[in-house]
Amino acid sequence: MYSQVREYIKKRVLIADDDLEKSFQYSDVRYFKKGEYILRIGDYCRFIGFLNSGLIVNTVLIEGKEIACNFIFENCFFTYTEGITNNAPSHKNSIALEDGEMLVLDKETLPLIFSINQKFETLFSQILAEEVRNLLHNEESGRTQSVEKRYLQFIETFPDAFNRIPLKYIAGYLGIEPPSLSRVRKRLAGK
Amino acid sequence: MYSQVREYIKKRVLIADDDLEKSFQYSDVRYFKKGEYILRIGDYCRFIGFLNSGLIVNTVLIEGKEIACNFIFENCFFTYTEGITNNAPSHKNSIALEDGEMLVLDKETLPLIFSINQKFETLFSQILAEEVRNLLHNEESGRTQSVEKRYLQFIETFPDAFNRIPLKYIAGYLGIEPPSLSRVRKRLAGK
DNA sequence: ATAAGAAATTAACCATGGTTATTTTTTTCC
DNA sequence: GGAAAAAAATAACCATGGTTAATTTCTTAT
Repeated sequence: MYSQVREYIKKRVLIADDDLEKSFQYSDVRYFKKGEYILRIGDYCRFIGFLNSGLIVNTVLIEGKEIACNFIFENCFFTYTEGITNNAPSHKNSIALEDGEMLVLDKETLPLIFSINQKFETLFSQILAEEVRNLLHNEESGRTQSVEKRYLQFIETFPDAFNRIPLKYIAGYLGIEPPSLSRVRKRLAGK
Repeated sequence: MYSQVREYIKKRVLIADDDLEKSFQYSDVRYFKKGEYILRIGDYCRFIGFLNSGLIVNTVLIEGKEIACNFIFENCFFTYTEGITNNAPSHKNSIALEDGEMLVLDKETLPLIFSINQKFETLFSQILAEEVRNLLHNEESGRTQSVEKRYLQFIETFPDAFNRIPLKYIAGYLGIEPPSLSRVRKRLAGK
């Protein structure tokens, strides 16, 4: 149950085992089913989650269309960052693409966790910084790379995950329509 | 000479006048001419500048084309952030669009300035955070807004500056070609 | 196992914006 | 002030990708 998050944290910061186990006591488990809306636009996200299994897509509404903006894989933390740091309602939907299991920590207990060990706060900052880096990287590649390259890059970055994601989400993520992604795939298949 | 930067800083942090003046002693002035390359791709940026006057465009090379990625106006700090924080060569050109005057601070003296007054470091972080916020905002609007809306937004945000920028740079900034921007402008003129 | 539904592909049509070249306007500089 | 250069607008053509609808393939559930 905790082995994955234990490994995740130990890779990033040095925290005494006791403190780790203590923090786990404040956590809860939540199971979700494929297709379930874990968070809806307008909801207040009250937790920080760690995905033990499953796959989540975040979507935004653009001109009535639901467009994927990122994916969260197992062994990653998951939350609505803007909501955690300044209590804003989500402007994203978070939809489960598979059944899954998630450890959740109520955001109210966060200060408590930080008080157990200062390093938990360091970890938290690290996760935020990682998110910002990803955002900037995506922005950069969205501006400078062709759709074809970005599709290939996507497959390469998530070789095990991309065939678990419906193509319509990948299309939206790349900023194109499903028929257009089909054309790209057809072109690539000919090589 | 220092009145503008003095005002800029005082708006953001509380620093004793003595400390401010002390820091200015480490600065230098640099004048540049319209069309001058202040920084070239591959250069190492060794300074932090404050634009007293003039207008600078940053460009990146995408498939051989020089595309504007942002503009720096008077009364703003100017540097190559990635280079200041981790000593990387610039992957942007910085070109003066007008004659101008810039206060410059060698990046090596930065620790010295910080040692005069801790608040200088706070100011530095603030400027960085502001840059990140702008980047995220641009990324968001680039993904969700039409070219037309973004053009109008650009004019509105920089009403005094947009007619000092050649349209070819604005076109690149919006991700389109000059003829296409012409079409947009024609369409808008009809309203 | 099969029917119903969802996802992906394909096809045909069309609009938008890139490209290139030409003309007009503006700016620069002697 | 006028010639040369640069920038912007315009026009014509074309390619790419959006749209819609039809078809095929794949999933899901009973």
